[in-house]
Amino acid sequence: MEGGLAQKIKLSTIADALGVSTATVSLALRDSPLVADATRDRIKDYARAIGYIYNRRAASLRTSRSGIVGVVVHDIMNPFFAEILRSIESELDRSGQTFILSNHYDQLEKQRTFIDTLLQLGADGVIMSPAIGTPREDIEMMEENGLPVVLIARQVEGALVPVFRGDDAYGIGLATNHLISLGHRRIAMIGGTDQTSTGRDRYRGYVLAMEKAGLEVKPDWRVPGPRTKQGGFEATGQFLALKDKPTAAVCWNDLVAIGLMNGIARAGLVPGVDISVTGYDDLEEAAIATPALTTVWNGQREVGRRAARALLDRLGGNHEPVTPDLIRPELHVRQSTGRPSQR
Amino acid sequence: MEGGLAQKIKLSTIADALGVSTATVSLALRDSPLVADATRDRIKDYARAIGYIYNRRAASLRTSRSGIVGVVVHDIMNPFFAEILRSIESELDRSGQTFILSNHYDQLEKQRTFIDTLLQLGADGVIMSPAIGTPREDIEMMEENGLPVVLIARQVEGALVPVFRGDDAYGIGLATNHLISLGHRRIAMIGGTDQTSTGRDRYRGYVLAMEKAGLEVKPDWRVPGPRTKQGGFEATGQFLALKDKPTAAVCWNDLVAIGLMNGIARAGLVPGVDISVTGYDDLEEAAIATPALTTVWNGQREVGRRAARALLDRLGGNHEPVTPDLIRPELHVRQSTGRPSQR
DNA sequence: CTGAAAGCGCTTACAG
DNA sequence: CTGAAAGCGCTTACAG
Repeated sequence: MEGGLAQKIKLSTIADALGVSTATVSLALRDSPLVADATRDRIKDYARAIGYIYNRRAASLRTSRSGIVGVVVHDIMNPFFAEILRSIESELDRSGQTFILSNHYDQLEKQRTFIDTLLQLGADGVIMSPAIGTPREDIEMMEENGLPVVLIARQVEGALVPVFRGDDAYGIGLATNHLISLGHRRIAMIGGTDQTSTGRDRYRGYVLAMEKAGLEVKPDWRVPGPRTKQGGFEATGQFLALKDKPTAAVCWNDLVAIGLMNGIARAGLVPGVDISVTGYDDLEEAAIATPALTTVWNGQREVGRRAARALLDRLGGNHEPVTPDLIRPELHVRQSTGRPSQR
Repeated sequence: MEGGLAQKIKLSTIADALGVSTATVSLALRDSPLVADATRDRIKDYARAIGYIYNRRAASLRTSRSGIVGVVVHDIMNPFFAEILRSIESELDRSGQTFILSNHYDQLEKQRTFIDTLLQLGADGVIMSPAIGTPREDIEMMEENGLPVVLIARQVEGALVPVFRGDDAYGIGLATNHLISLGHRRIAMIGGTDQTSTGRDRYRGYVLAMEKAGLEVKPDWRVPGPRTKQGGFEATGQFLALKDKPTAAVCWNDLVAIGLMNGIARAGLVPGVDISVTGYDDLEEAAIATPALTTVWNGQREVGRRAARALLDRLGGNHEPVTPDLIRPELHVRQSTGRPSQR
């Protein structure tokens, strides 16, 4: 029953002990129907008894299948990605694939280093939220080297690979229209960047909704940059000092919204009463924030699930046409939004 | 410059093209001083030009070094672990090791599956926060199979491997004493479990501090279980309904504390004024919570850094004696604690 | 249903 | 400073 490091146990150890060939052992351990039941059981029992450990590197060298899938995101400390990862994980788990994770922190070089590692390990595929500035050529290089790619959250212009993300322009429109319908006329947009497709789409959606309602869009009312709680918190001063005092803020995401609400509360105002705030993503946290956050459900679970399935499909040899499947967001109204107050 | 999948490029492709042996190419690519400078440059340039990809599986099969380190935690969605991971990542990065991550969600079976995978991949080592109920034998099995283990956050009774964690009894004592010194006499403890060494240590520390101050410790005043924001939030009702109405709560961690503060605010009370609350960990978030959270710094960065270094040391062949290095926590006083109010 | 043998792409003594 | 050859531990045609 002991593992023991004394003599490395390999297929041939078992073959020799049982008087069969390594081919038979190999097939038996993988439950091949080519092996007689009795032989198979005898082999598996013995292997277990002496603590045999399958050497995947050797197998993978021979089969050129590694059972490894790479996952690359901006930052796992961001709960948005953490929720996506969780659902990727549960899909991958049941397929027996191991996944390797890396944060690129939007540094192209870090992303490239990791992609290199994946190629060297012979990874079977990769799911990635590409770093800002990822060129189409990087994606093509991976595909050419036999590493199938599935993108999440962000697009790479011109890359012909599946992308799973929410319909950002539509989603931010839901939040903006909600505020407009409550009577808000001066609405700011806090956070986000124009450097990503997501950032551009959300800003566009906000502008579109404002214009459709015949409302003025002041460039000042956009405070770009913040993407974290800390960022939202720190943007409070700038927001409260805006000319014409907006009565509401459409935030880049839930983190920024929660940070901003904290900042607003510190300034002695009541978020949801004095100032309305919307988030984006509907993180688990949104529902228990104070006040509970009105936000846009962005389908993280769905994004992760579909991306993982799409990749597994490709690994299974399925070469379906690429459907650029936009997930339709939903507005979840809670307590952080209300009619505009006089201030 | 094209990568191309046409003909798989390997060492011998380069050797043939340049009229040298694969041994020379192998050595040159790894900057061996055995190869003449001119030869090395010629080889490296050519390799780059034709888009050669190093096959780590083959190398690893030969050298039995994989360059892979496993990291196993309870849940990466927990910011406590995310902060530890970040510092592990930065240490490992500079050593050129790739890391594979897995959550065990305190399920022993999931942890075992992952450990199996690491053994099969020939991982060089593993850093783990062991799942509840991990027996000493599991750790020993890994070590016997050549997989060095370093533990973080939790201990495994009887396992002779390095453990990096904070001094929990001491840390919770800091929080408890702080409340006592503010004049609190009825102090509850919210969250945590007796099933882990950490859980037992923190409860013990709380009890000890209370007794030292001559205060009564009512079993009722312990609300075990919660470990997340959601959990803290949901425990609010039970906490507010406690007999003899405690004026303060020592929480299991920052997440529970923030959830509880949200719940208290929803109930119309002001955390930090009507009821004092302390956290544990000092997550980045603690400072921007409303009110800013008084908490105990638990040295996440430090835990990650030291664990990674200890593992790398062991990989480097260093067999130093095991120092059970407890990190000394520090109290960070903010706005969530104050003198007891009459209620 | 089972076995003998080649080969996946590296690295490492060993010669020269 | 460089080359020829063995071997890491599997799997896969190919025979029988």
